[in-house]
Amino acid sequence: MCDNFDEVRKGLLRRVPAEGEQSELARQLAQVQALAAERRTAIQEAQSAQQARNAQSERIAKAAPDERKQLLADPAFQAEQARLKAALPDLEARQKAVEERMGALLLNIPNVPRADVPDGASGEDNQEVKKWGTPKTFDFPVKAHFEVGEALGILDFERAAKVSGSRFAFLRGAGCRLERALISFMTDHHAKKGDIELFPPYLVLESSMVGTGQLPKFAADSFAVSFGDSALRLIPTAEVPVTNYHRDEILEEAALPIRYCAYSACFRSEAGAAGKDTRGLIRQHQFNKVEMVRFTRPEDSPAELERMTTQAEEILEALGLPYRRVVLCTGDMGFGSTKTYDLEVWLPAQNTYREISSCSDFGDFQARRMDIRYRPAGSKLDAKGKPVKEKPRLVHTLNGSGLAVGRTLVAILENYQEKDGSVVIPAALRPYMGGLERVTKG
RNA sequence: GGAGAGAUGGCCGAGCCUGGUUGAAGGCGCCUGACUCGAAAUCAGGUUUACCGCAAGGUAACGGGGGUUCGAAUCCCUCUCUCUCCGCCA
Repeated sequence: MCDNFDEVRKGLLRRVPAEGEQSELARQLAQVQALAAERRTAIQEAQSAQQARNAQSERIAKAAPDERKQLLADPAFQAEQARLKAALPDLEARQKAVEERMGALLLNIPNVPRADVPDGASGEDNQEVKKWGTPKTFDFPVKAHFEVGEALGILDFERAAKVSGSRFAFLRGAGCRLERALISFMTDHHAKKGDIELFPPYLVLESSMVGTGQLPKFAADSFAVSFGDSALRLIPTAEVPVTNYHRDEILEEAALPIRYCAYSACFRSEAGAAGKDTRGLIRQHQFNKVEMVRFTRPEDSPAELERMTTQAEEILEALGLPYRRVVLCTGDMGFGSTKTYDLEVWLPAQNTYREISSCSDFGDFQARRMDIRYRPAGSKLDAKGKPVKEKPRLVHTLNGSGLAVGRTLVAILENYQEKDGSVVIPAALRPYMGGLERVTKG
């Protein structure tokens, strides 16, 4: 970042078109630059003091026993020792303080959008890049998924509210089976494509949340669970445990790209979304999701984003659900993302496309926070024929939903509803439903 | 939950009692070279990371944090994690 500060600033400021926010970000960036200079000075001063101390110790270490006694008794020597002893802790503390301040500041600065991401302030400015399928026309009034589901007795929101409060649901009977079928169908699809399946922990250390970028800035969006003196977080997505899987590791280049898929429940407090999507399964505190996570070489991540997004689209296509792909504008992108595609599925009752997957390339943003690198596999030789050892480089990380299971259930209930209130099960799911072709009341 | 034992480089493993050129013996693995038609074997050399510096070079790190000391892998405190036995549990 310090190497081409102006470029980074220019890119970052594309995220916040509004004047007020922009100056706030600009102010933070200026602060970082000042701290970087301060840090350099602090390091140099601390190091020269350490060097002096080491030189003193070395003199003693090398001295013969009787010389050693003399040296230790020497007033000049003692004075130098005393001086260093007084100065060193301060210098070291100062260096540490500057580095901590800088680190804390950097954790609150978002990632730089890629050049091919459109400018924009909000979701309004996202651009559709692809459309698949034709929304079905219905010769009867379409019902919302929660009406369909409640009528069939496969969704129960009332009892969920009694038991857990708002934004929870019970699935029941065939609804459970459908949910499980979707999870199996999706993970099988990814596994067939070569992804390694992981089943992650649902509770993670807060440091893991910092690694993927949910903390420290977005603490209100996730649930904290107190645990002894510390706290764990309920994962808002499998991205968190699965990306942190390789934290503090140096991977072999030959092993890249690494592709994982993981089913997990997800927990979100959605504190800022009160009043939105209050009915139905769209926005819940707990939902199921199958997630894809990738680790690539830096040069491979743009192509991997395309590949991963396509892999998610294949599921929608297999289920026969019309969707479109949009590229998010600078103002609508997530905090750590360099580029994000959303997949939006057609919901007849809302007469619109709604997000069902989000696929992002994080560049080295998360890798830097988690210290995930790879060692370039160079057996390159220098002029003398000696092998050149290349330094480890940060990987790029990507992740995407493949797909949000609850919203997929919503899409099926709405798109496959029949006049008599039953719901046809997409052919691709029937093998997972014991051959069941249709959900009917009863 | 109770009792005990541990955590050292890519891996195994010394060093800790008795603090001092120990970024760390030895082995394995890996890389380069020699020998070979080639390979194996053998021999020689190399093989952590981050930061500061144009460079020469320097600084830090032996699970994390703190302390003692002129000086800590080594002594003390504390936290985390792992293992063994007992209890409990899905």
